Amino acid sequence: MKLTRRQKEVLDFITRFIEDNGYSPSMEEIAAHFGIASLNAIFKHLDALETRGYLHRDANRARSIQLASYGAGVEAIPLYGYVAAGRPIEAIASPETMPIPEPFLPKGGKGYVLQVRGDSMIEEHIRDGDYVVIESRETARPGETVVALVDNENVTLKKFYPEGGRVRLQPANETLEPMILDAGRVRIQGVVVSVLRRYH
Amino acid sequence: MKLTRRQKEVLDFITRFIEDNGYSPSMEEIAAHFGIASLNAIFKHLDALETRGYLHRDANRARSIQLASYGAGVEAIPLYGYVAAGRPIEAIASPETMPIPEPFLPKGGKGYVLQVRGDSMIEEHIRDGDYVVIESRETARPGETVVALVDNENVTLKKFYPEGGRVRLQPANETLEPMILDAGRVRIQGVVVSVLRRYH
DNA sequence: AAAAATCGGAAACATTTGGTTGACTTTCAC
DNA sequence: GTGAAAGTCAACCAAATGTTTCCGATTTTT
Repeated sequence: MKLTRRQKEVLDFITRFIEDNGYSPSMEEIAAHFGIASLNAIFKHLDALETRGYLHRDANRARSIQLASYGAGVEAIPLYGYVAAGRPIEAIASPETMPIPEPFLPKGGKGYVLQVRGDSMIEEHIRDGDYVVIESRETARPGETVVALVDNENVTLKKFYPEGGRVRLQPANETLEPMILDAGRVRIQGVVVSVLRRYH
Repeated sequence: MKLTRRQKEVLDFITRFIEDNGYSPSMEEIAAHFGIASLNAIFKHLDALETRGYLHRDANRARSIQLASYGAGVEAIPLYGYVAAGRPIEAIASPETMPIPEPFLPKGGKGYVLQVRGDSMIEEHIRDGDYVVIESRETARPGETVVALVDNENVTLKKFYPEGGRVRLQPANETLEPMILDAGRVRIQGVVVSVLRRYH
């Protein structure tokens, strides 16, 4: 949050105003509230808040301020390292973090980031080198892409299908075979909630 | 890593201040809190903390300290709307913004976000509903995925191949035909630099 | 003990932020 | 259409804040 005191005050006022009234304040009302005689001062504050991503306006439209639905919400979550088919997570030397925008974060619970090695999920359009955001949890619905720990040894990224007392871990790649294991040998560590890819 | 006692005190103070107030302290406020008369001392502490990776600042910007563990490099860039094969960008009423982590931002120049409609880039592993970050520029290298404006009318997302005086705009989807056009009819608006996908 | 790093003070300087005034434009209800 | 309400914008100024330099004291390391 890199706002100045004044900018945060203005933002707070707008937030409260919209909550109370259901519509956004005019610039004059904002100015009046702060005892400022100048609309331009407010205008520039709104500009600043807009470029920083805290709100949106329609040009020339009266009372068109909307608070950013994404609230510039960002959280830094740990980047643990690589995950590949059939390999343990290679612990990374200095556990970095990566800032992730709110829309791509897990809705509930904690999360972390892994970088994908290999093309085992290629048919799910997850590529070698992609970053996947994982929601930490121990259960998954059939068909979800999970980080699974097998025999307390190997961590893999696969699609999850329970089959009676067994579990099928299915790569999304024709050329790779599914693993079918007793449920007791598989522990789910998390579920993929989003994918981020950088070209070049 | 190896912070001095003082540096840790300063860092702790900043952390608490941001938690309490929602914005970062000015150097004067930090100095006042420690009973120090020198802004330079604070400045150097901040320098030290920054080079050691505990925080980030924008040069010359008031109250621009951000703790590293928070959203380090994140910028809110406009979310213009949808792009599909052969359709103009549907101008969105009030352009929202979406915060994007620095590693996924264009390295040079401005950027914006579009949401992909349709499966025309599916073989590039860009799916219906994915968000693509676009670097605004007017040239592209062969094979890059570009946002192209055809005849000043239609905007499409395609792979770009110049062929003499012509341009081939190639969907990454077997079932779709490439467009081959005189270079004069095609204007490149930007190049895809990253892809973000949210499941569910 | 010497050298290097760190810490603190004071002042000058540069940039950004916050504010004023006033003219202009757009939107919208009548 | 017309006019009021609301938003846009330029020029200009003041205040707040961040940057830098010069200097000396203190602490840590070698």
